[in-house]
Amino acid sequence: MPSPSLDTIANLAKKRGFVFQSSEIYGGLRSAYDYGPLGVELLRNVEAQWWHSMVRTRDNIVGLDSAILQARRVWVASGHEAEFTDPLVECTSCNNRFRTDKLDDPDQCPNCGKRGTFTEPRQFNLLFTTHMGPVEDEGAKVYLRPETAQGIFINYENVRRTSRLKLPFGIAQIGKAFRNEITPGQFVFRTREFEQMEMEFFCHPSEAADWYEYWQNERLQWYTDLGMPKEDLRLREHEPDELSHYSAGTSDVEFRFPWGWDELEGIANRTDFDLRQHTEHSGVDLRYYDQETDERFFPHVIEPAAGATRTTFAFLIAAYDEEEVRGDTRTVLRLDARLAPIKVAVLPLSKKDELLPDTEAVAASLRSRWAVEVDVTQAIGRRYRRQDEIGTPYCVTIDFDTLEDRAVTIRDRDTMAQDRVAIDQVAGYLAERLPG
RNA sequence: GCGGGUGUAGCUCAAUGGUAGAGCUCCAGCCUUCCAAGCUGGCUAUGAGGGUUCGAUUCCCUUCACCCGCUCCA
Repeated sequence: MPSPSLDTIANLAKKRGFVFQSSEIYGGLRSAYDYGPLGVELLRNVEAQWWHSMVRTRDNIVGLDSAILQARRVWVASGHEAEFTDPLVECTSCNNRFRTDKLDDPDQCPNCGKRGTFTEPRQFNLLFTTHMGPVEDEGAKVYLRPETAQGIFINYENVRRTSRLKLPFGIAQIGKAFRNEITPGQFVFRTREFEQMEMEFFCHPSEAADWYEYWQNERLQWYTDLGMPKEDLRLREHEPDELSHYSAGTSDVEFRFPWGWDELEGIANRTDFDLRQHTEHSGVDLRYYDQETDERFFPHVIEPAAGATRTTFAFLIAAYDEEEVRGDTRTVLRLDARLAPIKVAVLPLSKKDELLPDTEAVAASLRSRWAVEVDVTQAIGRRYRRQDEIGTPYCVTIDFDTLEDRAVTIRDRDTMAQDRVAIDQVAGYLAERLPG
């Protein structure tokens, strides 16, 4: 199955209520998207799987949910206030844009070679600015966090002390981050408000290289375990000149998007940069004391940082499939059942009143365990296709025989095969097949 | 932000300086109906604001959004 086009996925997402343009009734707001009923289920499921894999199933990683608003000095210490502001000039001849500090000759355009065509340098500040309190003066200025990571570093000592964890250990966080990207785009891929899933893994400096290796493999496997095809994923090591200001090595997990390979997650070796910076700026000693070796040192940090929203988007693309069925095209999202927004649809064969009590009863009995949808309108075949299109793994159909034999038909999304199952066996049948 | 392109029902596409149409979708009804069947009926649109004009969806201006490039990252 070749990768579907960006339009195909974006249209499905809008049509079925996964993603809407933000502020649509007012003409829309650039680069902001709202997640509809199915989209929020899918996004939450992706995040739940990440949390399960990173926190719940490990004894040395704990969670955190830090504030979006943090002291401005956090961003001075982290380097963001300095590094996230680029002076840019534009060539008025060829319309290309350049960082002033990276030009060989500040008067010559490296693209078209012309001289004297640059605009005045302009500051591009990627940090979102707002004000704390009702008076908007400089002293009240704060930033919306551009990454969740710093919330972890500034709580490092709080978490270490209260959780009594010893190295190596990690702190994980899922949450919103904000960046005034110069160019947002590709639907929800690059937005100015986005959701991150980050984990900072603290270890002894001598073990950093091994853990860097370890997390690259762990993270790559997480995607394939959830059904993303291996051939659409790869690890790409950054060149030295593309490393962030904090990184001694970064490897990206990339996915084959409709427009080409692009980043889902960066696994970075942040060394002791952050803890050292915060120690210097705050005056609080964030070194780790190892009683066994009587050693005091700054732990090194390996950071797998994933974009939750773009990862959700990637799962949607990877799951998309079309197949010919009796001269008609069946669109089906082959999502892993753990990610599917709706797990079970309960469908009466017809809208006739006599089928509705059993429909409601079966749906009610399943609802406490799974996301269940009931659909009574239009032909049964059409309703199966609707469920296929949103990735529902199973459809339970109540027909006229049900009234006599107290059994229903359960239909599988991927094979379209059907099983006849007694009503009191339905929950057990589904429990065997719906993991997590 | 700069350059280029595009904005008509939920979707795809018509038409017009003078009553905006269709197909699909959706909703309701008929049909004891297992993979988008059929029949009947129904809802819904000129992105927003201003200007020219007797009259603007059409012409002009502004704005907003989207697409392609430049650039940045999760």
